[in-house]
Amino acid sequence: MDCHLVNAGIGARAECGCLTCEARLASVCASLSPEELITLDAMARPVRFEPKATLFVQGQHADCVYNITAGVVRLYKMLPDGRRQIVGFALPGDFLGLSMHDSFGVSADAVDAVAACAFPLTAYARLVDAKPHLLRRLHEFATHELTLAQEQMLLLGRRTAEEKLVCFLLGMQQRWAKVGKFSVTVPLPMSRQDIADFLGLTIETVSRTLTRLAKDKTILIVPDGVRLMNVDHMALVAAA
Amino acid sequence: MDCHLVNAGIGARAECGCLTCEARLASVCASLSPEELITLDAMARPVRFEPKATLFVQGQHADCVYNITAGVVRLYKMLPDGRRQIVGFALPGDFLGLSMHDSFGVSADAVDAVAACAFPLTAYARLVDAKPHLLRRLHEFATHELTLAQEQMLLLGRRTAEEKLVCFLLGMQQRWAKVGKFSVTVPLPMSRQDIADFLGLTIETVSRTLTRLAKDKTILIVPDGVRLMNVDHMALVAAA
DNA sequence: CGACGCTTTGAGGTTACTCAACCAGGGTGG
DNA sequence: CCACCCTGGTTGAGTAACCTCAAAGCGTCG
Repeated sequence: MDCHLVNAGIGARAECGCLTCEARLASVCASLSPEELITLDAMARPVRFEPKATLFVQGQHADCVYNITAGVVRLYKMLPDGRRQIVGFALPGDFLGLSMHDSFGVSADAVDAVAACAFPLTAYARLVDAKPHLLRRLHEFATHELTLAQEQMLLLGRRTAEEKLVCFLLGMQQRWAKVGKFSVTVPLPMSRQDIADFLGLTIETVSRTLTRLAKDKTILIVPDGVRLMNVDHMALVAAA
Repeated sequence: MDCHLVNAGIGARAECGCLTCEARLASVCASLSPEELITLDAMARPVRFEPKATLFVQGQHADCVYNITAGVVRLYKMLPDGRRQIVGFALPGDFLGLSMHDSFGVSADAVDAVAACAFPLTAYARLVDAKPHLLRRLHEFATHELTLAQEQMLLLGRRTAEEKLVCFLLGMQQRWAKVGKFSVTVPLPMSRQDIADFLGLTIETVSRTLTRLAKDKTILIVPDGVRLMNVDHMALVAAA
């Protein structure tokens, strides 16, 4: 449950100086002044997670909020019979713990090696109360998340398997671009099963659809990613 | 586009005195003091919409935010080829225009006769800047919306048609309860097509599944609604 | 080398979709 | 008053997209 405490490497402290944080500009912290960053830095606890390590589980009491600084996190909900829906992948700069209730609404675990800043909820709440512009920024993030969620609902409810995959790949490319990692080769650190559970498909359908897209020369499948060979055609499919 | 201006009845003013607003306690306005309510009242413009009238469309410049005081609104996204996904139904007390960008992220139109308070965006933004606790309340609403959206993603991606309907009916019952309208007979002012577009199904599947539930004596279909005859069984299906 | 985890491929089945007809209620107009 | 239509809902038959089950590749690691 609190394995993140165990995972918190002592030596990680230096890397997470808020002033030099790579993820800062893409995160909520971008709204803070240098002196505010110093107070933030004092309460930030750098944590690291191994691939597949649990950050938190749904229903768990929320004692911390997290700011991802490196790696990818999957956020998901589960049904008692094992069906899983991934509601989002968190990338560097993303903020976890928005729900503001005293317990997490989703579960989260690391897809690959993840680094994050953990803020104790009490100190964090005090800071938010004192800094309206931070709250404002947080609210902007929340509404952005909501917009993404609505887009995902459209995808889950009304799109075909091929459209789902194409939208997913283009979406991931855009999201990597936002954290300064634009490339025609989209990194996909998550498994096929993760992709399936994000798109409301089975692993077999994901695999088949990707190979079909590869046969069409729309994409090229590479280790841990996909190279987009025909972005125009993909954009057309995504728009339709 | 701005038909809401046309629809704004002159006589509606009296009904929307913020101090006597029926929807207030369930809305963002619950966080305001009496004197703040008076300043709010001064900037609120009461508007009414006929069934099927448009409140706003996706991409339109957002000049107002809305607080629903009566009736039901559907919020949806469309694909160019006509496929529609309803991302939510707004009930009295719900707040529309959270997105905070200068344009709406979804379209909205009235399901039945709707009354709302419209706040000009500029005055509204000023008020939010001046009242951090209002922003806080707004943020709580946004995160609550996000939680609902994530639950809906689970439903859209991983549930069967029957589960979708059962969850929908139980969810509507709960939501009506929150605005003080709890009843074992759930009002469904929206059409079967609306329900289908909300649950990621076709109208035929919705109709068939509802009649099957009625044959099972799980529900009883009544005009403009459904009576829940076996809530325990429904809760079991929804949990599974 | 063999075991394991993950992915891909194949064959067959099922759920939900498509297309089409039918039904019921509520106007409307002859 | 009743035929007519129009909208929204239900029902039926056939289909297709996607799922399920099963087996075979294919790197990685002990």
